[in-house]
Amino acid sequence: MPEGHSVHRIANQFEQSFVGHRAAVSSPQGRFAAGAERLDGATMVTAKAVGKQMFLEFDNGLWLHVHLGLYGAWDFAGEIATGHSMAESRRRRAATRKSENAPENAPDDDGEHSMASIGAPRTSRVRMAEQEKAEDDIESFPPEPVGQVRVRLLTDTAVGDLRGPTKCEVLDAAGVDMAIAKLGPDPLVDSPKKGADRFVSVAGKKRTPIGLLLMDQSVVSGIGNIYRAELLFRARLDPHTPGNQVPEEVLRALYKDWTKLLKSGVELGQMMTMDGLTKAQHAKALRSRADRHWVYHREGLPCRVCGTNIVMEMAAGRKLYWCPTDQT
DNA sequence: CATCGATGTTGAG
DNA sequence: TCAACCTCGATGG
Repeated sequence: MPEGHSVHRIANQFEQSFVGHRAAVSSPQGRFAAGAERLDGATMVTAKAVGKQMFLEFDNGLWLHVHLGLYGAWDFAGEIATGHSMAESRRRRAATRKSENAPENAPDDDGEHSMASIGAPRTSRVRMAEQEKAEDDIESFPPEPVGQVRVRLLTDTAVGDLRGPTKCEVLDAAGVDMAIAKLGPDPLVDSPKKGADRFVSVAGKKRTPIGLLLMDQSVVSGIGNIYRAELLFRARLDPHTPGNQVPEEVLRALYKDWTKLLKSGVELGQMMTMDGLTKAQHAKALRSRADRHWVYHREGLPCRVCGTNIVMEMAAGRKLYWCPTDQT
């Protein structure tokens, strides 16, 4: 279920709570027993998200590649990061990348920072999927695996249980490169200029409707059905417009807006796709899903801007919501 | 308590 | 184009 922002948050969780720790890797469910054996006992050295895919590197040269698909989730327990400390981690990750890639707008390093911001008791528990949900504390560490756990990553201080993924495999470095090469730019991985250039050059040449291009992970990474509908509305763009008929400056603006929404989603832990709200409206939107979006899931309801009923149509098997008056 | 549908992708036909 | 994957909250009886 998760769109790009949640996968980045999960990678941040691994970076904060698992990287640098030796991990006992197992497959309580059994379906990943062979893969788990190859990683068991290794130390995690990198946690990286590209679009909706996550890559965890271990010090034996192998990587765990996970895609949560429609209903996958990670359950974390122990000394783990919860809530707002995540934004700090993201900034640190961006600063680290700066030294490698020199993206133009990487924030300054905030310097010394560590588990201090976690501040969570050893027994806290959180489920991270499309949303995050704190759950009842565990009584003892580690907790027994509950239900169908494909992979368990257990360190001295934290445990992560993966359930329901669409993809869970062990790759070597070349395999990771191949997987990433298939993906379009991710604003939190690629520099603003390179990312936008790649998106514009690919999307701007295709006859495919822009509403489908935004969902194509080889064109741009991390956008799902909610962000797709909302980005198109925010640009007042008809979803059926062929990519090669969207003006270049509009494509650039779309990518820039995706960058903004993704960063906001990583910081808030929620998809907030509306702007210009009062403080009270914003707080309300964060609490209730129904007040959070311009068009998504609003079929038959009046457009928040013009009052026309929002329409829904099926596009490549997914529900596409849009305003036929504003998006022309 | 049974059924439905979902913020996703793959692969069969 | 559509079922399958295999989870779980929301919905309805």
